[in-house]
Amino acid sequence: MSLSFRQSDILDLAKQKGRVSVEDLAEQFNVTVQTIRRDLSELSDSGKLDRVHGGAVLRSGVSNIGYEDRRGLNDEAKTSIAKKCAADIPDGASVFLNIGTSTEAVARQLLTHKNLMVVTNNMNVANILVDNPDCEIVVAGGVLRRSDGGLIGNLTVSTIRQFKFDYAIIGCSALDAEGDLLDFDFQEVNVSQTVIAQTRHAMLVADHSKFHRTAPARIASLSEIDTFYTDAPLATQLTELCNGWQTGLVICH
Amino acid sequence: MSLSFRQSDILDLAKQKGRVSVEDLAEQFNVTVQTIRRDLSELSDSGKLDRVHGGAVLRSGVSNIGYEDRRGLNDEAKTSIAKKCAADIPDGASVFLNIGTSTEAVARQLLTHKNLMVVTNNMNVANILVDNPDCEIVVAGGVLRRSDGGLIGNLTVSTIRQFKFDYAIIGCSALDAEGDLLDFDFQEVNVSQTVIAQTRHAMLVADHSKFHRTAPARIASLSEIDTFYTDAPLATQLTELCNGWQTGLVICH
DNA sequence: GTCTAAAAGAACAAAAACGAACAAAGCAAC
DNA sequence: GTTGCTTTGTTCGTTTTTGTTCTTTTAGAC
Repeated sequence: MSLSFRQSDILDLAKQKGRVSVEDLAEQFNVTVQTIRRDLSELSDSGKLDRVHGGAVLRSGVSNIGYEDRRGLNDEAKTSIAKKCAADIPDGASVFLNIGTSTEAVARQLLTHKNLMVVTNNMNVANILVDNPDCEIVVAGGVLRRSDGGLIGNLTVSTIRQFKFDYAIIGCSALDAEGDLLDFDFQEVNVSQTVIAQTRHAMLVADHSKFHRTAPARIASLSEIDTFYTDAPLATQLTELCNGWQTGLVICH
Repeated sequence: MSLSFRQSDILDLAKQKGRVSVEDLAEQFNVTVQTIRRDLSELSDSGKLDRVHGGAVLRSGVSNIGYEDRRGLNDEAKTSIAKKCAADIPDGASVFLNIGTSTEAVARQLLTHKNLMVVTNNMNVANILVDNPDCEIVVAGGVLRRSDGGLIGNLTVSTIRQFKFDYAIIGCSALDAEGDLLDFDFQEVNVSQTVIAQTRHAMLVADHSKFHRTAPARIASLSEIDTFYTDAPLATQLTELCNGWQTGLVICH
């Protein structure tokens, strides 16, 4: 069953505020409380919300806030980064792509490559590349994370260990001043670390919005990355570090 | 089917805004709401959008691979088979579902089960069950087959070996008079055999159209199946064989 | 425990949206 | 010009959603 406009709006509000009240919603959407009640019971029946007297609250354990919002954010930047990155990947290569909107953008730019072998733990990447008939797609097994279509866990890591890639396209949540790649999810960190160990060329794709953010889990250092594709110049300090590490920098416009 | 100018414009708008309403589109393109409705149903039929009352939204879910028009073929039969089968699966079970439209039908009937742990090598099944928040989904890795969203190969088999299931839902391409389950793809045969070995209850779902077909690869015998769900009585000879094997038969209407 | 007011749910009618069928309009091929 | 095909508009009946009016349930005060 798909949600009505109002229902998905209610869900958004709930995600934003944590809880919603019948009265407020009725006023806000200009409908009667009865209609809102019906919406809330449906949302509760389908497990999206928990019903309480007077309104509804976000079901505990739901954390898919943000991903859909991130999609479309910095879209032009991501596309130009993706184009440069894809241009450096030759036909016939074996490539890994991990979780993230940036890597999905790269997948879109690989649609015309020939004879590729792509391994991914990202269901969205698999979905995108289905349209490239000249591309063999291997999906790494794992537990499906609903929020972003990622496959994570031990299963994923042990699958990846069975491969050696020509190129690995890595995304990350944040990049700090010391040149450390950070992520919000420590399980995805394991995947990324394994991938970096199993590839001949490690390529990082991250737009400048990642520069001034932070995240709890450390994936790796830029020193382990062969080429870093981004859309804005790095701090001079970090640029020098990259030069020392022989990490290539590609600034895309 | 190729999209009209208006249809691809609608798609662009939907991608941009996330949703479109019939009324607004009709006004914007200077056509009647009926025409817009037709456009939206076509876009929805081809899997580009999801229709909702009053408009349409971007398709939810992480993947829409293999969204062929396989639907409609023995659809009622498959649904009634799936309902009976799903009814025998308790909440909290661990379940495997393999490739096939019949198993996908079962997945749809599992949307309201609670606390499930589902393993599958079928991207469509994963996609369907994403909508059940009370269900942990594990995707078995493997090579993606575009035609049906199946994941196949050694990787799949070795992943499955790491599990033991309460229930396994098996589909097949054909069933011959001796009670042998057959398939078109020998790689999928490996998967099915492994699954049967790793499960406590093996359930076969196959409508009667499979009875008079044939296929080259042998999966197993009905003697290894615990319960067989189908929509028409078997030949008396085969029924007796099943009785001897203690294979349960459920004829669904 | 009882009481009470608010909230919820059920049942039905009204309104809006939908889909199907058919006619009209546009357009290419002949 | 006609013919056949596709697209769009029109007019229905049907379905879905919403509002209204009840009765029942719930949370909190006592």
